[in-house]
Amino acid sequence: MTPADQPVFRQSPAKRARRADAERNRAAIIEAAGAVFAEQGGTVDVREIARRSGVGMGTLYRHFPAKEDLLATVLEQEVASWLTAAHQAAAATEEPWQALTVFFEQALDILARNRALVESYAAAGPPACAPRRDAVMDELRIRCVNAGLLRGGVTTADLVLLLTSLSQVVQAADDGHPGQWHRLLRISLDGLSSRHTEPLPEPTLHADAPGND
Amino acid sequence: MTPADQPVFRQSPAKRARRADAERNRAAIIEAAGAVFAEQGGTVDVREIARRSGVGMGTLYRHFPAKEDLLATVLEQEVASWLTAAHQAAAATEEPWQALTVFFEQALDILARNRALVESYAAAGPPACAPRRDAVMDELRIRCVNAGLLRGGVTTADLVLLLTSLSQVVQAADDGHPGQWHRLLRISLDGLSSRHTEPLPEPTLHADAPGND
Amino acid sequence: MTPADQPVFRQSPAKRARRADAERNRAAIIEAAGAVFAEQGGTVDVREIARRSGVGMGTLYRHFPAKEDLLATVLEQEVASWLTAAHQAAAATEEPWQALTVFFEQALDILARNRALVESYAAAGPPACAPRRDAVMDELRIRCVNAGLLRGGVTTADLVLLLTSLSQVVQAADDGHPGQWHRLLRISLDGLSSRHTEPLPEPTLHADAPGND
Amino acid sequence: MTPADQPVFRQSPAKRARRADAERNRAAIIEAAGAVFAEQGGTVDVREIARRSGVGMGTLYRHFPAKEDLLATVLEQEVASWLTAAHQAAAATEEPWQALTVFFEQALDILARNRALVESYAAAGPPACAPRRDAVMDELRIRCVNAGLLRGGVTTADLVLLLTSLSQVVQAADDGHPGQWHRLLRISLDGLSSRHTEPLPEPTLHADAPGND
DNA sequence: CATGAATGAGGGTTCATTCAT
DNA sequence: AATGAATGAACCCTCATTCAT
Repeated sequence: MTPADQPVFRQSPAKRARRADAERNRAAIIEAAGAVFAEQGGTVDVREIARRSGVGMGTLYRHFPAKEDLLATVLEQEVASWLTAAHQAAAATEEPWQALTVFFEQALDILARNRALVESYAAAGPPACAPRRDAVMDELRIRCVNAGLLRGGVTTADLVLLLTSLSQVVQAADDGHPGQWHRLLRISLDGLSSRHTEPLPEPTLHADAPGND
Repeated sequence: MTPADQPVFRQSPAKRARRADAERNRAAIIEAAGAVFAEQGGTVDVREIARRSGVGMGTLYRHFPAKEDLLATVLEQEVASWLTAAHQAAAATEEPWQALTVFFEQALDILARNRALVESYAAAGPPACAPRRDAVMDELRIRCVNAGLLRGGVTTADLVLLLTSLSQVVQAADDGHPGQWHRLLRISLDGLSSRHTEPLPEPTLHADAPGND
Repeated sequence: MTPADQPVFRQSPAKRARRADAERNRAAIIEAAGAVFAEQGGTVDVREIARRSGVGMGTLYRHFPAKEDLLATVLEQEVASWLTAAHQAAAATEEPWQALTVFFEQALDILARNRALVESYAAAGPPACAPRRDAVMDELRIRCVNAGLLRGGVTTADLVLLLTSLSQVVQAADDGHPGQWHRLLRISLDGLSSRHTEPLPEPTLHADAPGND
Repeated sequence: MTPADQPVFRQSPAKRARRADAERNRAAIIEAAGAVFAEQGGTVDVREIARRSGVGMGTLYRHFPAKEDLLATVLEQEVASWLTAAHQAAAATEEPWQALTVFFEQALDILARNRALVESYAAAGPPACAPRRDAVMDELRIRCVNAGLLRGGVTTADLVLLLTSLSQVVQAADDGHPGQWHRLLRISLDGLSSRHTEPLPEPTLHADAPGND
């Protein structure tokens, strides 16, 4: 009760109190928006998000000046937290190929439950996250290359494209065929193994004819 | 004024003229809708389609009671014509594996130019076409199996899922990296080759797609 | 009942029927908007106009893609009809000075009952109408000059500014003092008479000090 | 911590500090609001004022329960300070007619730089100031009347209306024709001169403004 | 008392669908 | 049967005002 025990932070309590509440609201909005976007995609009515967050429209727009800002924030946060987990999982896995496999499994597991995230991949994903994602995937690739496990000529861009490709399939396939994408993932990853020595088509010369043997 | 010039079918000429006109309108609508949906996806304003078809909104809605009906019709027609071409190409290609490759190349080439078609794949495709598509793909699969080229345990559902997966990537990647999907296709198909003998993950229950015994 | 009596206009009736209805709606919108804008100014809710026109929002926006377009159309139409009447009145009045007086009386009478119109004068008026208005006023000015009634150096721009100036006062003053602006108009017009021979301040050199005698 | 330095009033120091703070806040709000209203008119967002004053919304609304109260206060204060200056200038000017001219020049100069002030004139001005303003203008009028310079029958209400009228024109005309209003002022004042002996139109009943016997 | 976050009733605008002609 | 104008429920966003801290 005496002011003696807060000798250092004089104005902090008030400021922090407000901040805390606002931050709680902001978090609630992000969480609700995350759920709603995941369920219904990026086209949902903003009111639905406000309702689920338990805040008014004004609060929502105070934190995110436009719907798109909210969507971007949510996506970036989700991607960031995914990448953190992915990085840890990769570090914890000795075997390079298994690390790569786990990475894809984990990513697709998340994507399978998030419509907005998948939608964002169709539009090349939230740009801010791409570098970090590419870094994580690059590391996984290098490890496989160094272990002689990865097919020659496979770039990180190829891996990203594979992820994009698979991301779009986890939801469609989950209607009635849950988990079928695991098979497709296995097939694709096998196609990446060093068992295949044939060169891949050049990325720059988009040849319509398939042959390059 | 007298109906003297149509002695046999009294109301037929009018009806027939109507029919012909209606059919021409229907075709115009489908063609315009096809172009518009391909360019802009399934969310375009219906007015745009009416404008490009040269018909009024009423006519459009007489032929297709809802936007979605029009979309479904257009997609089914496009898929049908694709499958016809695909079937012919497959019949004309001796080598089973190349037939499979050509099939995918051709399909993705079409999908790369058609936003609505790609969107439809995210929603499991126009249902009415699935059986025929599955039949065509099943035949390709069987040929590869019989030639000992296809990995054991690969189902037609797997191939469909692969197509779905790749379909989503042909447009996204075409920004800046046109044709990069050719590499991914090659990788995936290689993953399907009989070089790989490891069993694929179980489809986890109820598979509706054609079998693979 | 026989088609003999419409040998010439075959497709016209249908087309014209629709047009007529749409035109009636358009007119209803403009009229309602005119009334509402006049009463409440340019900030009224578009819904209020739709309600008073008896049309839906869509109809309103079909005819006027944006609220501002509607406002501009209404104002231009009102100004145009005013100028037509003003031109006729001017032509019908022999005496140049009385013609000028009548012009101002008429104009201010209209402005006194129209908030939006007055508002538009604060923003230099609907641009499209200015030339015609200036032409009408220029003619009035010339007549007075030729008759030796107008003070030397008075430009049309001065007259326009006078109109603008008085326009803003007809409503404010009408609360409790209806018609008081007639006195001010008389005073201002008297200041324009050739009885005054002192030169007016130069328009380009905006001198803050008043003296130029 | 001890209230030793204010031995007489025990709770005063806090209260007085509060009061001083509150007064400083109030002044800051009024100043910021004055600037903002002058620049952007009365429709500005209240947040803008809070921001420029450096106070929170709550403080602003504590001092002024509604936006309109703030606007009224600001306007009244500005008008009051203007009237003080105007009164001094009038007293310092020997010549009655020049005093009147200077009054208008000064007033319009102020109005030219203050959107909200001009807007308020369209709505008959901040009511609380009218009496004092009328008094100042009445005195100017009387001086001119006594010197035989003013046209017969000109009331203070006429002068007020002239000011109102001109106020609306100083901004509109300043786009491209800065200072053009000086010409209009000259014309109007000339119309007020005793050179004109024709009677003005009757005020049509109930005049609230100071008389002109 | 100050703060500034929260509120929510509108405001302008769009577009799938219906309906009078 | 064709036309395209009409409908109106939503949608995204703003801002004067209130209220918890």
